[in-house]
Amino acid sequence: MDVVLVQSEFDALVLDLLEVPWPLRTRGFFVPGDVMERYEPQAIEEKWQRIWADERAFSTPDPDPNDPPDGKYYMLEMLPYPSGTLHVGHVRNYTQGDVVTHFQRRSGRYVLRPMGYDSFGLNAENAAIRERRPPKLIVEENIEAIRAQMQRMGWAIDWDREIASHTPEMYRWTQWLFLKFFEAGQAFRKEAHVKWCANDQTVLANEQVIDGRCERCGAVVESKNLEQWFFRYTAYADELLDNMALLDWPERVLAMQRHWIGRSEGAELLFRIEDLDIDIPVFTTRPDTIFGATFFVLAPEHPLVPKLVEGTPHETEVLDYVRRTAAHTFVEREEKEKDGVFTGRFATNPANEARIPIWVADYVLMEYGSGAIMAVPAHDERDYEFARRYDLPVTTVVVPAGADEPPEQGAFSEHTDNERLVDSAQFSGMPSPEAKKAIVEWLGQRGRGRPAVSYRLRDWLISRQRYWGTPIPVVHCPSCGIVPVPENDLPVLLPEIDDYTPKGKSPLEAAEDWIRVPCPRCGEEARREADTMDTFVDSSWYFLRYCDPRNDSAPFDRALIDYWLPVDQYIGGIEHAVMHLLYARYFAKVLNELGLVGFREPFPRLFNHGWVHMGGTKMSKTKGNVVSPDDYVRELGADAVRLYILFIGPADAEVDWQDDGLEGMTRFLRRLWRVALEVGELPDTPAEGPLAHKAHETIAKVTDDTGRRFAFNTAVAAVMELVNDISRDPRATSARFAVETALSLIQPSAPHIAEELWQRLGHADRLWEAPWPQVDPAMLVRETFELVVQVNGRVRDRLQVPTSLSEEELVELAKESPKVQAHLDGGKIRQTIVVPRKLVNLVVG
RNA sequence: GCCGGGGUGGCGAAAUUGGUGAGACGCGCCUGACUUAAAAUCAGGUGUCCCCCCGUGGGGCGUGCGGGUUCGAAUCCCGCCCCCGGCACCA
Repeated sequence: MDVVLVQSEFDALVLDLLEVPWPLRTRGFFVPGDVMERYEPQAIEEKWQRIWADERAFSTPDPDPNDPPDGKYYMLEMLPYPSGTLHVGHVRNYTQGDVVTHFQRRSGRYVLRPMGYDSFGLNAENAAIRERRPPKLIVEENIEAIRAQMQRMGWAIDWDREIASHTPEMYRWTQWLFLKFFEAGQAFRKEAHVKWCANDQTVLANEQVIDGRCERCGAVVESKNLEQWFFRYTAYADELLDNMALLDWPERVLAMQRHWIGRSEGAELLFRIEDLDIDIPVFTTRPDTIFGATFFVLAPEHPLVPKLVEGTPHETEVLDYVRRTAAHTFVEREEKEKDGVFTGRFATNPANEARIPIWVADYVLMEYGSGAIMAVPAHDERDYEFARRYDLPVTTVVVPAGADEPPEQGAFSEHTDNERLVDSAQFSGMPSPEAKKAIVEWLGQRGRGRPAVSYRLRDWLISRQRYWGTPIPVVHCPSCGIVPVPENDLPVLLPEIDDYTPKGKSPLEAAEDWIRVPCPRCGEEARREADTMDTFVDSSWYFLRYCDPRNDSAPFDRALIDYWLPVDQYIGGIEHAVMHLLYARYFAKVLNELGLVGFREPFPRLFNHGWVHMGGTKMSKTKGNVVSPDDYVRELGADAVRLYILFIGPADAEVDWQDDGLEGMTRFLRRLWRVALEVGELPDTPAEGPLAHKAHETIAKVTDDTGRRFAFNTAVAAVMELVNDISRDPRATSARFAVETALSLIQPSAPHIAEELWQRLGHADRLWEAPWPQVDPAMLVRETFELVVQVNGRVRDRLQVPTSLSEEELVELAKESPKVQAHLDGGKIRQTIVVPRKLVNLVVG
């Protein structure tokens, strides 16, 4: 015993004689007449973690395929990126998942709760460059450390299913899936403008561009034209949008995806170029304003621009303008004042045959629509500003209901559906929405237009000119062109190289021994594709591999997928709202069409845990403001840290990390420890009395908070309340029952102490395998309740009354109360409102 | 600007379909017990203002601001202010 407990003056005397120094004479856990063992989280936690590991307590063997799937529960959390170790933000994410895992297991479900590592990617590669060590070494060290942290947290993970995307066993199947996508026409090559960071000498993914700047170094991003690999996910734009109705997801995530897809309905209209006999299509959402189109604008990158000005006096000026625009970065182009240049050409407005000038201007983007617009300055802000700048005509063709003129200067672009057309030939007077359809139909009959839909969504660019990723398994052959690597030759192993520094092309280009291969088709000397895949490809299917992680003849067995998928609960951060979640949804649809899976939406239920902030911004390695859980765990134990991270606030709300509340969790655990050991000496009593009632109320509350509401903070608070009640009178009837209930309910949140005390109370079974406690509805019914009596909505008295009373009796009792009488003031009761089991409100007039 | 989410004590928060006494639970703080002392632990108190026969008393006000609906509003409606997040030349 390393701590001496003082319990009497006699003991004090003995301690004095033994010359025990004062600091050791704690009275901390003093219990009259006994010496109680102190709560030592480190010892307890180590003990149970060893047992869980030895018994593979949370491993989930493959199910019997004949089992009906009703009882399964696939609990999935977004896997960590092993660029460092876990911080308290991760702890929050996985502790929430852990609570759900325990709850579902103990509620009788067959739960799959796996873990893995998103171990390819830029962060590890940059660390490799910085530290001059291979990325493989770095991520594998980190994985070791993260696994140790996870085990030290006591999370109920199936360690038999651990995967990491950088292992050949894993990326072999990422490559295999790529080949399937290629065969299906879903993977294809095209030339595209991509985002390029001159400082890092590398292409950036869209998600690595924040406000037009490189996320890491802050350099302004440029545009570069490269031939790249894409996945054709724009083909699924409508389904990705429409299926959102089926998803039980946070509204903000759905909103972000909706916006990202950016479906807008309108029309494609054809404008004829005078003298050249060319038609140029424009996309517009406002075909009703076509009579107000007073000029026509092409994006500087529009392929027809050179042809329009070829050999004309405007050629030099226009091409010069195009060149100058190209030199601008995205940011500069967006921030600069919009300008343009006249091409000398004219287009014909298909509605009124008007001859309108064609301009080239940088406010029109090649990426959206057709890269050309009809400009209607009267009804579009940007067109209006441009018209003002270059003194181009503004013709009003839409006015508000009951007016002849737009209300004010500038562009009138209200969309209240009450607007009417003016000066628009036979469409004048027609309401705007109607006119949209009528005009498109009218132009359609003359072959000058048709309804059209435009999307913001672009195809997914998956090539990366980087080393640390899954090699794209194709070969470039001078005779055969692009040749996929035969399935039997997979994996295409990522070779070890010395120099990872980005040079504007993949570092793999320099691995001559690796890159030179005979063409699989003709045998001639060919070169491997040197680009690797975006790591979002890995994370688009990792959760399928968990179902069958050691399969070496296929990515996974369909029967196992059919059993486990779709995921019952996905938990992760909001930062993946668009990219990862949209990509994974796309993958599911393609895999479904390939016959590999039987579903089209992988994650019917999504929960976003809130970020943990530190110093005003969210905690992340990149920001350098991480707080490690390690010291806290070492000092206070994993249970205290787990409880605190759950208790700190609503699970989906952002919270600031401050550790001053942690102490309270330790106090609670010590109190729990004390009452449990004290109660352990009591005989089992029948569940009755106030404590038993309170215990059942707590079961109801914690069950609902955990299973339905994900309100882990109030679930913990409810158990605290119960333990507080017990500690007020630990010898009360049913105290033992109440303690056992508290242990059972806190087990998902603080599994170590719960297990230890459960055992110490004499239970031979394992609490983590024990059925979730059931509410006895009879125990929720109280014999009396506190009746609130109001007069005119103000509380005037509270009465303890039997639950059995009728409404009439309640009203009678209320009227008899002297306090109520005083406020009735002899007035006549006009109305009585009775809320059963709660209140009576007397309305006097 | 558009979209999404918020605004409750000194602090983190709770109040689940409008049902009451707002502020559970925890932190902090205050008082007391224990101690030579401190820590720890335990017990009690802690929105705010006022009144008195100072008590297990009575009352007013209070959930960003201003209105409204209702017997009753933190919760619903209208108008505003502020904060956070996402998107933003999207034709």
